[in-house]
Amino acid sequence: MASGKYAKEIDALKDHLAKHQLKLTRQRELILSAFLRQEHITAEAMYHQLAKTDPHLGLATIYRTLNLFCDAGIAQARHFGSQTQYDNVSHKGHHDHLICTGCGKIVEFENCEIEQLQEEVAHHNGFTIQTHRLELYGLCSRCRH
Amino acid sequence: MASGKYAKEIDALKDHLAKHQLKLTRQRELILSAFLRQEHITAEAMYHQLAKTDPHLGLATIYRTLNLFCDAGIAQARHFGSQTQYDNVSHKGHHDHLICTGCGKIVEFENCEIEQLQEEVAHHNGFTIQTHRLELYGLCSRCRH
DNA sequence: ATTGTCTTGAGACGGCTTATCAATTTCAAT
DNA sequence: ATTGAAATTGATAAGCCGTCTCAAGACAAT
Repeated sequence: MASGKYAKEIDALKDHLAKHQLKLTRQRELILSAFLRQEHITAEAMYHQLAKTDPHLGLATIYRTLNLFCDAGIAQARHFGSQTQYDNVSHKGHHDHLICTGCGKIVEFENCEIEQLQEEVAHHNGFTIQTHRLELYGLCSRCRH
Repeated sequence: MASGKYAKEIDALKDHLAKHQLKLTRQRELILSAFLRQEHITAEAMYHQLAKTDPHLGLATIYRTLNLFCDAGIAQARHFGSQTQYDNVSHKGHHDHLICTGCGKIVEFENCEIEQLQEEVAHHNGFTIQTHRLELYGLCSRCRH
């Protein structure tokens, strides 16, 4: 068992590697430790971030490794705009968004009842939720007048 | 004012066109009437569908026109996998999506309780909801095994 | 250290979407 | 109805994102 702040995720990766005859490499450790510091990140952003200290780390390796993390249950891919965001699954405190179509203001909120109902809907349809996205678009009090 | 089944959307388009010095063309009318019959569709799928009756309608025109519909508030783009789904907004608010991250299957659902809670959240923050987007990502019963 | 397997890096490749541009169409003003 | 400026179209080139290829290198078991 690994110890330290990210022990759980490091163990999850090692476990997945062992079960699939994959190897623990310098790059995989490096990318994992960088990834766990983020809430979510794109492959491109991580590429530039790591290029500062490891200029020869290939973009393909970043993609392969982030997809590996998805397989290992450490990350979750989400398509946003034209890019793919890799979400850190261990990060809690999920929040949704209220977006004003007038001034662009964004208010974050969290509602356990809605989350609970989402679970019910998913279960009713035989689904197991991994993540969700809820965005409410409308006018804030200032823009309504 | 247009009359008929899709009067509201046709007026929304004409209104948007008038406000932006854009023109009503044969292609835009054709694509709109085809689009309004769908709940959601990809540009590619619409291209093939319309090619049967209009073989010279270009794919670029489909993309341009569907994006125009998004600007006019008739459609909403949603990214899943490597493709973009264009949702018919006139069905939105009544149909949200359950999306299987394994096989891409999309199940539509509606839940009045969730909608009610959304209204409460919005009101609590001084917002008036115009539209919303709720997507639940997870594994369907088949992909979980 | 040797061996067999897995991984890497660099670039080629492929799918989806947008940009380009000459020809055509729309539409408001004659 | 005709005109003419401006917008639109279709065909295709170009661009972007992500994956695939493959020779060279790294890992782990012996």
